[in-house]
Amino acid sequence: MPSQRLLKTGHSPKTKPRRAAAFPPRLSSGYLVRDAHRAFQRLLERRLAAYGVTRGQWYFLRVLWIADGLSQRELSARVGMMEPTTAIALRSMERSQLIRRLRAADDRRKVQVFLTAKAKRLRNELLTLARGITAEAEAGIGPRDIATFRRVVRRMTANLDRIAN
Amino acid sequence: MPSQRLLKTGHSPKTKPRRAAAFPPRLSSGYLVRDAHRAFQRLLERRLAAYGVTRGQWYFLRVLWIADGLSQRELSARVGMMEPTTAIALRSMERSQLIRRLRAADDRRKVQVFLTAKAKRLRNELLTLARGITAEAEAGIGPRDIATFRRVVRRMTANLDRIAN
DNA sequence: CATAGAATGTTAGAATGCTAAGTATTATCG
DNA sequence: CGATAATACTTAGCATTCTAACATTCTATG
Repeated sequence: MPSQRLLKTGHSPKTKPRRAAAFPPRLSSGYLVRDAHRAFQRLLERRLAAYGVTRGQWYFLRVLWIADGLSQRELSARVGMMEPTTAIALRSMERSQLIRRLRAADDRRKVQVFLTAKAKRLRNELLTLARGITAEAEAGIGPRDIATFRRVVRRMTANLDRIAN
Repeated sequence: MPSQRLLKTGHSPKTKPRRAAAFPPRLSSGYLVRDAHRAFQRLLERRLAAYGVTRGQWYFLRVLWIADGLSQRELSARVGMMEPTTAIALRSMERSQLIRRLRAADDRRKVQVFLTAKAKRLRNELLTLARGITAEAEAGIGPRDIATFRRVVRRMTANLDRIAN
């Protein structure tokens, strides 16, 4: 019969921390980032739903609003996703009449992605929506702290990306 | 034939920003958080793979190492995931011989989750691994900045969680 | 020109996470 | 005590994301 140690966070002042002590999630930057990410996601998804747009589609819309007509490879790079992910997202966008895909005439390997009028019409409203979420997330936090936060997050991402394994 | 504006980041100094201007990702906290999250994930997954543990299993191991014998509902709450997600992760953990599930004698609706010896043996090594990732992510960042970062992320998460829609 | 290799996309299969709708067990209340 | 509620979990179905392996098209080299 296994012992049950419920509701103990492993805070034992007398015992000196072992080599691999509890390492509670609250002290892990990765955990904090994960939590924040899911909070952003949830809100974004819920609000986008009113427009019939999914979060996966949103990332691509955002890039296409700036640079219409990109190839799928270029899109993948800009959005920061692998190509199969892009293929899946674009298929759903085609079904939802947000984009059209045309093989490039000069290089028939390439597929160029173009926004439909419908997608173009969504632009202002959805960008406003996104800015609203950012504003709500940052509410009550001083601009200096926001700046520090951004610098630190970028540095963490760069640190992690630099590591091969 | 649609116009192609490739490689333009929409920086037009003469035009004053419209109501919903480009809002480039670099200025969006949500985007930065997403990027960091995926960098953490990728590295964690790659390192856990050497132990035959997936990232989804990791979150639950981490909680169970502190509080063995929890019910699935309690586990879901602690890990911060929905119950179906928990059910799926636990099924895979059972298959991998990391846990056993036993119906609670006092309340036969509940399923209690217990770590196997194998899972217990992994504890120190995997916690060390996780701390290594945190350390690498935080490399070269001052402790004051780390502290600010944590405070800001937590506040953002709280801000977003508070919003219903 | 033919063929090897590079570039572009796709399919297949797995893992993670969600919501909505089910089943089974226990608790409550008339 | 028996119908109804609430609780605990599962199943089903979708979306997102990855890696690995494939097909197609172009380029370069002999």
